[in-house]
Amino acid sequence: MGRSPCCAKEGLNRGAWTAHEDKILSDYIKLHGEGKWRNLPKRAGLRRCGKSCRLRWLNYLRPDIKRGNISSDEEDLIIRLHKLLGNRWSLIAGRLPGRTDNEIKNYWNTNLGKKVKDLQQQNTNNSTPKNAKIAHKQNNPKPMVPNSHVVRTKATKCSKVLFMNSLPNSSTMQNLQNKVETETKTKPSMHVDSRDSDSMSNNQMENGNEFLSFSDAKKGLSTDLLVDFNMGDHDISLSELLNSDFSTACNFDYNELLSPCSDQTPMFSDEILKNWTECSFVDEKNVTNNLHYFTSFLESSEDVLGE
DNA sequence: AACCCGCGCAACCGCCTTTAG
DNA sequence: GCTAAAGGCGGTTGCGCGGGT
Repeated sequence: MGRSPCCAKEGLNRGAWTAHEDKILSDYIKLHGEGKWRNLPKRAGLRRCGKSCRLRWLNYLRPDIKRGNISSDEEDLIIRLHKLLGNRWSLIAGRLPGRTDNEIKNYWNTNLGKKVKDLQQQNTNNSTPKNAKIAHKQNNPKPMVPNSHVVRTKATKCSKVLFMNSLPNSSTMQNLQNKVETETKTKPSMHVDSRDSDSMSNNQMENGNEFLSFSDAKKGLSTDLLVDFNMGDHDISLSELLNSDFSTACNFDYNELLSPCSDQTPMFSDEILKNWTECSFVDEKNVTNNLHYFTSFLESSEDVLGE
């Protein structure tokens, strides 16, 4: 049957948004809230398609957006989540504070996709399946993002992501993590990452939208993984989280959570996936439970999907 | 200085899912 | 239960910018 276009295209502005349009849109949304996108342009006095307004707000104008400089931790998480979830950018974005699905998708397409492809190619070329994998895990506490073969041709973009010349060895990682721990204790609301703080938008800084201050006020719950794990005595850096042996540390057998598929490769149950991706971590009990889910996913994905 | 090329990213497009009547 | 509208999502496009020649 075919859907009718979301709005008449005649007489509508297209392409890049002007500062004036941005102001109109954000003022309107601050006043009336999100939603009713189709009617919004008319009510706000914008000559834009409703979808376009929604996209502009979600991907650019929203106050909790964090721009630029995807940290190595975030990058690592994206890779792992992508391995787990595939191109479900909104789900991946849901676990990265202040990041939009569009941004992650773009970042993947321009950087990580190639990187991972290179890595896979390397693995297939010079590895014997199991031993190589074990050795890799032991020698590389931070498994993903190898020596970055991706050459950033644009010098101006180099500041956005910290690429190490080589993988950090375990002692380097330990030092780094110690530093992270120290810093998170002195600045409990801040998460240490490799970004140059100068590159954060002034607006964000002024609004106090630091890396860890994001929260979904509207829903009244946090969707921020890093916030979720940064809680009181349970402070934990993402690096640690990603590198630790959770099943051991938590005395938790994640295999119990996997759908039994007899002798086949275990598959993730949809229920777990749903639980985890929608988890709110609103109380400590939930945090513990969902941490289990999360760690199970990441650990399992290494084994199940990483072949 | 001018042109070409590649990259990054914002924005668009069209399909799918959810919601409301 | 059905249908259309609205919202959401992932894939793709195209523009602007900077580096290289």
